[in-house]
Amino acid sequence: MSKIPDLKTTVNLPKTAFPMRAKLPEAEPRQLAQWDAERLYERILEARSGAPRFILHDGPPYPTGEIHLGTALNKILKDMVVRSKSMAGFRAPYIPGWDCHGLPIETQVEKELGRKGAVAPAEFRRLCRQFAGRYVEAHIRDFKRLGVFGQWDAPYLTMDFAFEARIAEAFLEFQRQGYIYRGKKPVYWCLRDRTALAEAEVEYADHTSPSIWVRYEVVQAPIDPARRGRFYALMWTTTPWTLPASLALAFHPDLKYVIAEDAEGNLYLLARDRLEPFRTETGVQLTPRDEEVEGRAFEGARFRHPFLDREIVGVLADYVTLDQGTGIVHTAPGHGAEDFYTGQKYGLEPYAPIDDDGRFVEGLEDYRGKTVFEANQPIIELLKRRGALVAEAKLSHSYPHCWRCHNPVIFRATEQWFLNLEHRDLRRRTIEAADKVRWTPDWGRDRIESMVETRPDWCLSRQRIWGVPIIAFYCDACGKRLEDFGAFEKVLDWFRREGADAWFARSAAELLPPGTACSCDATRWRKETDILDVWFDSGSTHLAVLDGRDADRRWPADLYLEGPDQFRGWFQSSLLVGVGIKQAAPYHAVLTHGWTLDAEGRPMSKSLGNVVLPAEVCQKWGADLLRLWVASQDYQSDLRMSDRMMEQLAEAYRKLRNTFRWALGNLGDFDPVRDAVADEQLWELDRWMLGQTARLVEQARGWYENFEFPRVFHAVQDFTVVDLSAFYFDVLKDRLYTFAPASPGRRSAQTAVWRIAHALVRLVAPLLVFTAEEVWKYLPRRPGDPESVHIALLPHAEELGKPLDSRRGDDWERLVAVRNEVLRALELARGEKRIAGSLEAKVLLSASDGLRGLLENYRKWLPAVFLVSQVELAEAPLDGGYKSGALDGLEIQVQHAEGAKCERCWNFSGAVGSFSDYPTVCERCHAALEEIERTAGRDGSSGK
RNA sequence: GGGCCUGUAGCUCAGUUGGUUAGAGCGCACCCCUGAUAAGGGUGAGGUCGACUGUUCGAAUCAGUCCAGGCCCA
Repeated sequence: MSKIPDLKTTVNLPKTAFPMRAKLPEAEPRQLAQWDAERLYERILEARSGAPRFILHDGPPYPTGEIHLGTALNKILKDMVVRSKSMAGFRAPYIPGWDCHGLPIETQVEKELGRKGAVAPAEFRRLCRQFAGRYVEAHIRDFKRLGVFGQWDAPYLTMDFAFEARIAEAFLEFQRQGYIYRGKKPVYWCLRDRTALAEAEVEYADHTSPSIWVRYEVVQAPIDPARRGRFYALMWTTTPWTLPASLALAFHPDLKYVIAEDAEGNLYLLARDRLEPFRTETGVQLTPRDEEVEGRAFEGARFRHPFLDREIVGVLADYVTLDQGTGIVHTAPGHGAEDFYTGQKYGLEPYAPIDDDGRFVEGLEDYRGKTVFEANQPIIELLKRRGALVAEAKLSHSYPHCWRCHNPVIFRATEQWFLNLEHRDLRRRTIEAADKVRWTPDWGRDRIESMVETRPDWCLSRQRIWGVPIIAFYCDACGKRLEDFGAFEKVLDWFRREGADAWFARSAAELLPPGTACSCDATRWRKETDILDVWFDSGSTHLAVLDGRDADRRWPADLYLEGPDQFRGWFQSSLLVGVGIKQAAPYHAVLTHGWTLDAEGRPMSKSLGNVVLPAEVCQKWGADLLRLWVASQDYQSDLRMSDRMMEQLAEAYRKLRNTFRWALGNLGDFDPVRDAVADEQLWELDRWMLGQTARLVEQARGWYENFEFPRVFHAVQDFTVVDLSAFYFDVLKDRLYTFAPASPGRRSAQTAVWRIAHALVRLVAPLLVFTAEEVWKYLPRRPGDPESVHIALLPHAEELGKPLDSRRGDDWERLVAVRNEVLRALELARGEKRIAGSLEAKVLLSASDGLRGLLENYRKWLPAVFLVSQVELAEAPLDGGYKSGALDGLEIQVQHAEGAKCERCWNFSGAVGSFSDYPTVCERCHAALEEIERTAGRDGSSGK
């Protein structure tokens, strides 16, 4: 009879309260509440007081609607950057912000107002402010739920009073320096929203337009076929409504034009190479005459407008192409960017006879009072009646639409405020500043530079309400604009006190210093009604947020991190404002991530119904899994989302979690201060594995430095699965479970497992914020370790101990290779039903020269490494042995192990049965039991 | 229509200056264990490296064309 009847109680099985199942959706909110209560974000910053700063400046989203996956991706990436920098030793504050003004908010508020109808501007602004505030709150909740740390109780809002004043001030600064001009210029105009739009606010979508061929009677031209009254220029357009504003016909100087005759004897002027396409498109047969004239000859030619009493001139333009039409386009300088520049060249005014709703305010009664789109058909009818319409068709093409209300927009010349990009060489200086920025991926540099290179002047004004007003006053008497910057300072003071709302709530007399007079001596002023483009707001965030003296601000920022749409948006607006006002880019580096796509690679959109909401992912899988989704993919190109991926990530997560759980279970009786073994006393395998971990740690530090999170994730996953779970931890089981608890061998293993877990948990902390914290709570810690893993620093290789010398390291590499071959041989034996579990096996090895020496040197290690009961080195050839394909000269024969199975450790041994006090136990367990009894006697514990 | 980016096993990724039968993890199939157990271990099957044409003794890697998808611009 054994002295201890139930030997199982003497086996050190893993024991931990760390739950196997994470239940993230329930656990994470609890963790968040605790972090909040502990003011963890502030404590992280306190722990880095005096450390070098790393400033990520947050790009502000609009506070409207539910956050979508792209936003979550952006915030999670920022959080990973901030946390990894913080854990790398930087003071890395994160001040989240919101872009509170603008059309998106107005549109929503209008919707909420519904048929209650219009309200006064001041009241409307109050509602917008309220609306924005409400959604900021909602966003904060959603962002926090993702595990994003930041200064949530004091975010920056572009509608904060001081912020609004700073934006207005930036505009005045530009104006003072002479960058700002007011001019009539065609801009994108949204009829529904009654406002000008920036290029960035326009998106292209398919639209069906009428396609018409119109003839303009030739009054005077370089070629004269002497058929007065029946000679026409043939022009093509898809915007009939622009004809009332038609002031010229444009020809390409280098194209060849011909005269062609129709069946009725009418003569038409058109580009030679468009004759054929014209016939196929319209079915109208034209017979060309031989004579050809270059387009440049038509400069100054004269034509008659098809329905207005107006003479039209011939002009030249390079943008006339042979892709479509007739090689002749009409020019309406008030309704097209190119037309405008052509008009300027020829002294034509930007005539645009329509109002803010897009209604014609003058012209023939056919179209007067109608909106431009309504006017298309009547104008076509009119052309027909006047005999000017040669052909008609429909054309589906890509056409600009308002990005908010999705209605087609038009070009319309109106009085607008512009930022002159040529003033003081702003365009060139901006490109030079961009050139000094570190762009990742590096094509970002070319992208931004070519965009700045070709963009037009920045149209800064909007005819809306919810925004920062353009501070300008016009004399009631003479209309002259006030240019008294001292007086404007007073207005800024009002803004600082009451917000920009003061502009709407107070009269010009109140806003201006008393007695402010015009040069005409009048003292009554009219306020400008335009507000600033919201892109100017967001372009000024770096001024409002980064400028300042406290520890969490510094201009310029180290990093901007946004999606690719911000090249035309925030990256650019910030850059222009930065260079204009502070002569440099507001960021040292810009990092861009991709778009979020569905499983099939289509962009997520409401109309496709393939939108995945982060809130749903958090509820179903947990924020840590959403973060893993971010970390697992190369975010510099587009990211896909699918159930399959989430399932796969859940598997990876479980594996990682269980590996930690096993480590924690085996550290239950381990105190790193009391029980850790000195490097020299560590068993060789343990030292080797610590070295492998150290290598991972060093690599991961480098990856974090370059924001290469996917590499960290994949490397950690590989390491956990291959090196730890399948190899090291499997091999350690025997030692950890069956050795006496405090034996040197077990303590050596625990020391290694502890150091590995302690390093690994910090390595994954920036990615898996909740799980890392959970592991940290259960992990035995040293006196200096902080309460939260997020205050800790990333591990260093040195923490894993003195490395094993590299020759011994190579030996272990080879031993693992031998092990892989042995496992294959064991699998074959299992297939033949000769063994089941590997402990039932005895392995005979024969090897040639070098390998043989290695095996002899490590002989005592082999059973443990192979997880078998016995290993013998033998001479080839082995009867029925497995000849290794991978390792030359290695032969493996698997036999059934000798002796009987030890009841305690399940190894087979000839010694089982030879001990009278423990008849069912092997020699190793017998020694362990004696040790257990001895210590039990000493400390009075039961020995269990 | 123009510019840029992406395209390696079902999924997510590695593939160094072009060089032997293209790798990993997950998933899958089959097997083992039952002392990590709603866990753990093993073996295996999966790829004409988007397509084609070149350059080269040799290309997933270089060049060109095309296809698909994405972003931006018109």
